[in-house]
Amino acid sequence: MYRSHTCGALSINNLNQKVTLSGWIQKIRDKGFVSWIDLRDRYGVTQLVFDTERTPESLLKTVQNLGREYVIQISGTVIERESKNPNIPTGEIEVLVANLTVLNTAKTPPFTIEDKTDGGEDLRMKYRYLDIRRNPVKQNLIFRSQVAIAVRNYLSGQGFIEVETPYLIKSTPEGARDFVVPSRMNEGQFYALPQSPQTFKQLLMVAGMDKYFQIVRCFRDEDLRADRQPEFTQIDCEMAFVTQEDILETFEGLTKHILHHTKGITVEKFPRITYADAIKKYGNDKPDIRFGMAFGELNALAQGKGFQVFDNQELIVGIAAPGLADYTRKEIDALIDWVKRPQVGAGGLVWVRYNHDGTFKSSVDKFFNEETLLAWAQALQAQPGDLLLVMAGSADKTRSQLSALRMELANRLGLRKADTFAPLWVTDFPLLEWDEESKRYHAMHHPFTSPKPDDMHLLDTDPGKVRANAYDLVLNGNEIGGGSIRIHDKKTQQKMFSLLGFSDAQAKAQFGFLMDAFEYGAPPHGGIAFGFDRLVAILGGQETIRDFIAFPKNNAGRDVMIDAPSTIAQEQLEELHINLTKSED
RNA sequence: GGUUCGGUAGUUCAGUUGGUUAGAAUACCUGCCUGUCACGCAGGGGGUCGCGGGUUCGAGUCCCGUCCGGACCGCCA
Repeated sequence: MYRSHTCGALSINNLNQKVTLSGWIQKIRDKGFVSWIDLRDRYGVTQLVFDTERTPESLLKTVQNLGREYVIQISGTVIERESKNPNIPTGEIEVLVANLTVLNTAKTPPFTIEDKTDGGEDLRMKYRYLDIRRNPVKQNLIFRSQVAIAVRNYLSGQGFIEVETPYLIKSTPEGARDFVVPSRMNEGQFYALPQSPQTFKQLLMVAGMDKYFQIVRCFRDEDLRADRQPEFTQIDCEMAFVTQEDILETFEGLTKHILHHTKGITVEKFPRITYADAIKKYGNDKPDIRFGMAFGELNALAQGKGFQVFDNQELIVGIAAPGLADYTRKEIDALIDWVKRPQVGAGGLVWVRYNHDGTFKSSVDKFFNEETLLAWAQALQAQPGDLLLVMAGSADKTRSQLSALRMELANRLGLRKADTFAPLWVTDFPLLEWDEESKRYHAMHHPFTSPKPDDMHLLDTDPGKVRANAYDLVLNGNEIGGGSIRIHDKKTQQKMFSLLGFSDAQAKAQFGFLMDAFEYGAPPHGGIAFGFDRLVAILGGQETIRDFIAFPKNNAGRDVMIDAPSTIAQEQLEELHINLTKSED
């Protein structure tokens, strides 16, 4: 028997019991006449004690030769500490060790296995198995498991069936780049790893499964970010015979259940905003509504006053940054530089200090009198003490630039509190999006999304105006879920493909199986998919998903621990009928 | 594809205007220490300054290239 208890289990109630523990040596504190070892496992830390009076000399010698992260097994007696530590659960007791076995030695780890490690990101990833021994990462993985359990409990309770769908599927030109897998048995042909189980879950609806879900790995071969990995996990859901309202209600329920069961938080009914309003008010289709700073449009108040920078622009829009009227010129100039960086790309920034005494000082005093500036302030719902920041230009660009500024200011002002959760439904997304590069429409959500019946008539005349039965769930400025009511008849689906520039033959080759299925009694259906990693990270109060994934990839898509991807043997290539040629650059 | 920040001891970092033998903290090793829990005290070992080239009497420091890592833009139905 390796252990009678875990290292987090013992308390004053176990006094005088003989126990056996196994774990890793967190720390040895050698005080000469007495030594302590903090013994750690998944469950906690228990202090072991050795001293010159009660411990045999041979055992004391063994202790001299132990090191950090050695794996040991001990047996001994639970005793009360002479000096207690109220900061840890086992702080009232310690184990007086009678026997100690070294189960394995350990090299000195390359970084400290402590909550606040001295290890950098790269090193931690290379030795991820050591990193996971640390509480923060370990707790994140445990939390992730709890969220998954909450999801399964809720959805099972609602009658959902978890069905697994294949990972080796077919590449499609739409959407993200596919990871592809060569087929040995089918020369020159490739599987693709799924970007999502989209078509399969729709086929399950045709198959009559009615309510499906799956916590499922998905793959996208696109560049990475702090919140994006090449393989990631979705809570993928689909329901038949539902309206959009049914879906929003069901998954608002799921989200509330998760918040309640993993964070102990109760949230009221989620607010809703249309895509168009979100863009107008926040410049963004995933607004963070934990704070205000909503946009105000100033065209009527700012044009025709001789300030040429504004006069011919499509949109003049501003925000009021709370309490920043005290910003110095230097600080404001730094903000201006910030928005001029290529990542934001603004031409400039007009500022107006709304002083505490109600007066104004601005970079455009020459053109606008106090009365006008007051009107601006009112339009931006500013209070005295705020700093008004105004941008001008083409509507889309300017809104997205101001949105970037709004988020930056919120970060600086500490308004994005990790322990506050502000969910928001964004609805009525456009069905299509014009892509300048390829000169054609792309599906904003995906090509299986149904148009709003009211907008059907626009499909031929003005496709860009058609709204979709599509919705996103936004949490604290992050898109954590997105879905739609799907097309379930062949005709509409064909129409959609043709709008997206598919020929009939291409559509049949790519998605014929789906349109065939629609001819055998496809029920109305719709669904949603949540980004599970992102959801868990945000609930955990962070925006970097990497520390909620046991073995994540780095920025370049590499696993630095196992050193993947890597080259493969020539024989393997030959079996797969692959001929590598060197590129000419 | 692009922007930007970084790479110096096992680790995290400092290193001024280019100038003697490259420092600190921590980790590690040795000794001491009658209750530690970020233990304390004394001592010790530890460096291809990412790599290559250049400028210079002299380069961790300046220039060019390159590799690696972080954040971001494009991209992500």
